[in-house]
Amino acid sequence: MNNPLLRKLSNFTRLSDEECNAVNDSTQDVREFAAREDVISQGDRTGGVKLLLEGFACRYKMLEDGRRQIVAYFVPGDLCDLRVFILKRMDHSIGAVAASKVASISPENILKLTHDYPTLTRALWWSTLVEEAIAREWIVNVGQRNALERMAHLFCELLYRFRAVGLNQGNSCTLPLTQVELAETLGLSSVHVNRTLQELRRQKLITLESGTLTIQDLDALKELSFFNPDYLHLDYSDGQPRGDEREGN
Amino acid sequence: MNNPLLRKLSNFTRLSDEECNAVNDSTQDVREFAAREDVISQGDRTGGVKLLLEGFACRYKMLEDGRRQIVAYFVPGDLCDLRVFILKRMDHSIGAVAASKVASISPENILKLTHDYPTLTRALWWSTLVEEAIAREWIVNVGQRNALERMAHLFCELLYRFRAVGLNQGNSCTLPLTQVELAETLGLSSVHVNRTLQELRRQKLITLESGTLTIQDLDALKELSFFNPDYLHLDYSDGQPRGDEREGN
DNA sequence: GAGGAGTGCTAACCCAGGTTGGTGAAGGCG
DNA sequence: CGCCTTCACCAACCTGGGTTAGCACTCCTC
Repeated sequence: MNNPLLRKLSNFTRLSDEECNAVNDSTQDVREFAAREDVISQGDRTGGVKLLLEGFACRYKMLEDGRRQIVAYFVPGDLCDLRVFILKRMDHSIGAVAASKVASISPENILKLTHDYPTLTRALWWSTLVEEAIAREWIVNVGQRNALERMAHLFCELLYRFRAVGLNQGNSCTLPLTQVELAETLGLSSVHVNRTLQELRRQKLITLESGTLTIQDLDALKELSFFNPDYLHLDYSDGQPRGDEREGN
Repeated sequence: MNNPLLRKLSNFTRLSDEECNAVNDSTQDVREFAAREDVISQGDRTGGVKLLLEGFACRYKMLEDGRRQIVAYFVPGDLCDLRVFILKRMDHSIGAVAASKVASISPENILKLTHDYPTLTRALWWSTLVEEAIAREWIVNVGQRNALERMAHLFCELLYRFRAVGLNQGNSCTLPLTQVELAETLGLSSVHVNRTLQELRRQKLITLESGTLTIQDLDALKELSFFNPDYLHLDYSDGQPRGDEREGN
């Protein structure tokens, strides 16, 4: 099971070989994107559903005066909204943060998959419901938490999500974000992101260097940020996800 | 067409009489809620999909230390996520802000409706995609805009949404929110909400008294808050929605 | 009709985080 | 090779918004 989408869905349900094959067959149309390249731009006509296979990407919106807010991250296995093609135009952009491989699934294939395989369909809906839950938690994050809590919460979430697709190495994961991008995610200035990072390092909670995040004290980080993984709806979300089983990919 | 859901969906597509009847038949199980009463509480088992028929409600999350963030508002015609029943437990609460009437649609009825009526199904997906788009815009709102812009943006959005279900009176609408609730929505303190409201009033942009919001200068409010209605995906979103045609409900 | 709760509103003070303007180190490139 | 860009990091200063602590009004309710 090298398809990260299947790996992710396995957190919700067990899929048959036939369903796995159907998914693999639908994700053959793959394109590569360089770091900082847009996968889809705001205003584009909506097309197929995108699936991130490798790399790291984000959803973002720009204000007219140039301010940018990142509203979601995509880790491998993440789909952009299953039914976007119902809308006429994208109201936001999707951009590769690191070099990425993205599969495009046509509306027809989505409709066929969801028509033919009810279990798979439930699993796909689960993944979009989780995506919505994450968006709500991000509102809480920027609305209620201070800088330190916000950043700690984001790091906890990302570790859990990388674990869910087996892309963690223990409490470490690849996180190729600049401090400016972190700032645009957390609604802070890049200067303050720097200050906050230093504080997290000073408290020996994390290290973040050359694109690798290591959480040195997950429990403390969770406590500090009021992190409760329920919103990720991982069936094993009991605080000790199984990601630890398979370190080093 | 007194069902606000049908009124809302008519912004996306034209539904047949049969489809309208099917919707009306499915929304017979109605319960009333008092202001400030929870419709669903965090941790509850997920049940049927809820449809707000009358009143005003919100989705909110609490942090362990008591901080509360409102992450969405429901105006009549809004559904809570079409497929919640796929998840096991609610990761947030839904509460009535004003006295409200809420219909509950069973998972079976949802599956039946979406199975039998493709046009209706598309319309329902449209409404959930819009809801997600609103959540993303709220992240931008708290992440990038300052207090004045934030509040102005919220008021613009609410006017557009009330218009979409015909519940505006020109540029006025019923908005039974306390300043504390506004604060919990915008990620501000109630004191600063008060200051910000006064500033908007001083600039002759809005009035808000005894539960009624009146936007005195919509264009200025939109410009101030960088409001772009595209994310609401109303087909007539050309800046002058048709809500004006039918004033006084 | 007195007490209490909820709400709008205000003033005074304060601090978290923004802003501006840097430095230095690492990498890409002509 | 020097030049340019990008990024992490830092210091000084400033401000938007938080905090605390009130007052006034309305609406309950006993």
